[in-house]
Amino acid sequence: MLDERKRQVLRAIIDSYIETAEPVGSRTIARRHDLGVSSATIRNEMADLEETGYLEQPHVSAGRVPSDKGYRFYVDTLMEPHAFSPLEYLRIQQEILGAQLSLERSIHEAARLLALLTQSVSLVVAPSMDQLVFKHLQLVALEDTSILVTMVLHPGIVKNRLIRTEQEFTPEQINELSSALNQKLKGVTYRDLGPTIFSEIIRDFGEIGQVLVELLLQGLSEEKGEQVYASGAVNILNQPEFKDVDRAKALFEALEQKEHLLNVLSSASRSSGVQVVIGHENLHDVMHDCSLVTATYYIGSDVVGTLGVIGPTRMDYAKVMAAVGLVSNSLSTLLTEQK
Amino acid sequence: MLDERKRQVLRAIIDSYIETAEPVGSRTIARRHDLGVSSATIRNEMADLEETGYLEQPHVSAGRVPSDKGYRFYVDTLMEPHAFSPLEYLRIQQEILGAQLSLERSIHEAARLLALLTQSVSLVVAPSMDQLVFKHLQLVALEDTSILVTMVLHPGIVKNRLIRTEQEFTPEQINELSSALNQKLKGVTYRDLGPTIFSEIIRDFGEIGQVLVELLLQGLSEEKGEQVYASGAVNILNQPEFKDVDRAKALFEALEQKEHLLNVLSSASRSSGVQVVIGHENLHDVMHDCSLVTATYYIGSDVVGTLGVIGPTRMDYAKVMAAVGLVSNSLSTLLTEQK
DNA sequence: TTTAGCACTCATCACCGAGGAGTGCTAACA
DNA sequence: TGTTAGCACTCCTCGGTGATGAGTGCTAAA
Repeated sequence: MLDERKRQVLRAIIDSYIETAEPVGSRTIARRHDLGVSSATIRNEMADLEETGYLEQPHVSAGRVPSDKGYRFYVDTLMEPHAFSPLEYLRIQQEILGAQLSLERSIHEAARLLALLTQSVSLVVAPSMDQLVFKHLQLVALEDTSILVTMVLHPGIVKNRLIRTEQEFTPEQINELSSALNQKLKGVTYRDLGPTIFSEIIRDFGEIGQVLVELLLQGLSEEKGEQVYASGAVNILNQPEFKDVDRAKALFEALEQKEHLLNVLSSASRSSGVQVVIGHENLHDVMHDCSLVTATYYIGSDVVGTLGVIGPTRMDYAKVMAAVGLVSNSLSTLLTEQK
Repeated sequence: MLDERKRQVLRAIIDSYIETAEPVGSRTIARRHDLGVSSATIRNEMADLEETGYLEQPHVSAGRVPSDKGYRFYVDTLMEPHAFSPLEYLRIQQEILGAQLSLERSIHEAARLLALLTQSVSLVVAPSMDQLVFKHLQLVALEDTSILVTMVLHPGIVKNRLIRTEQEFTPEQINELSSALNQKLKGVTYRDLGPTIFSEIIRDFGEIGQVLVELLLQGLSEEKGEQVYASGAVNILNQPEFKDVDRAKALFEALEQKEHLLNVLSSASRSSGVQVVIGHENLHDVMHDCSLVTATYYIGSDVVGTLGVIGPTRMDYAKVMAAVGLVSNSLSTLLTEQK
């Protein structure tokens, strides 16, 4: 285990490196942080810290740089948690809770805000429709052979599908079917949809019911995929570790692989609270010099989505973790309270 | 005016520069294009072309590079138009026309495709709602005090708004109002909405009508702003002119200023057909080494939107123009035929 | 255990010279 | 008169070199 002074030195080095992105030497620490010992002593400590794997040296005459293990220790036990000022805190919460928006827009807004706060790339995985509850379903016959299906799901999601059919229906048929469907589906979770729950409709409405139900099922299935929203990708160009265009391009391209992202995000945060994945802890090659800070968000006590931030391993963990925590909380509050 | 050989030389230089992004010298032209004259002669021609402003020289011992004037001449009279093979042509058209998508998705798809074809950033301005025609309007009372407004606009746009009201309405009131509104609005252009057209509703439904109409108007106005979709921003990192991160960042940031983009795009293409704005012809500083290729798209004979591509002035104008033309045509066809 | 001192390493930067691509000019040629 | 070979000249690029300085590890003394 590390003694108190080693911890102080390690913290000082990481703080400094996070701020400046420059390898930090013993003199810098001795001057800037008042540890009451000389640079030579710090040098010795640094040598020990390197030996035990908390620090690395880009080359022999450069200062030290934190290793993944160093960051991990820093995040777990060393760093001072960042506290937003009450003013900021309120303002951020307000920004999410304030506007009366659809779920999709709220999620966009959360992503935007998170990117702004952290100056990094933010990601938000929208609730998969599986977990949402039907509030209302309405079929509307448009003048031609198409039927508009409008679904209102809790919380605040409205989905539309235009279904085209060869067969013509009278408005009355549509209306009856609409009420029947609405009756059946109100309060049902999307995931529980299936042939069984439709069987009564098919029974009551015969062939027409069957056709419509099939069309419905087919139409709905297209909407099922989980969606990831990214925001603030430009921000990574401000980070010195991405001054090399090829690196930046690699990350950008990784960000476009939405399915990959989904994996990364969802595997990252199984447990509750704010999770951190540092550098090589990440399974994907491209992300080996990136860290990921994630949290889940809730409706009531059900996890419905994940959000997170991607940045260089040299990120301001305290601040990013605070931001991710706050935004996920605010989003959970919004979704839970919105009836 | 330029004589035939000067034109050939200029075309050869621009073709070569577009391909390689390297200043091109007289020897290269003499070797690669069989003009039947020596490099010395070409050197003389190049000196003339520089004098008259079609070419520029980065420094005295480098080859020549096209000037904005050079590109302009190339685009207007020199270049060979690019023709997609019938197979490509069909495939592209199919990709847009094929899927039965909502307008919003079709526009996304068009942007994605355009970016893919040109390996540049593509932009699509969605039709402003002003120009769309009401096809159907439906109010649905949800169980609490909120009312769901669903508007179906031609072509293929479905908009929802949740309106919250203190006042409670019975489902019957809502239904009556819904039919009345639908009756009134069917076939009306969005732009023609206003107090006058609502006055009858207010008259027929008294205070409740008034309240609802106000809520409606207020709700709708939020949806009015024009929307720009961008796609393929990553592609510009492949262009050698953006190997410098700061440049790339500047362009990225310009792309995020959606209102700016709207100005640029809409001022660019007033007239019909494919328009090209080259380098300094563009009014915005950031875009001085970019060119913009735009076209409008239609519903019937009404211009409803603009789409375009932004890339370095050294872009493959022939190919980009062909792509922009084809995509805008396909989109127009889609919107016009979709009833 | 701490620290001052010192030799050593090595990245960075400015500078230099060779190499080479490309030009403009001149003079000869068709 | 237009074309071309030849040549001097420019200046970018690139590899090498040496100075500088930040930072280290080691040693010996406090």
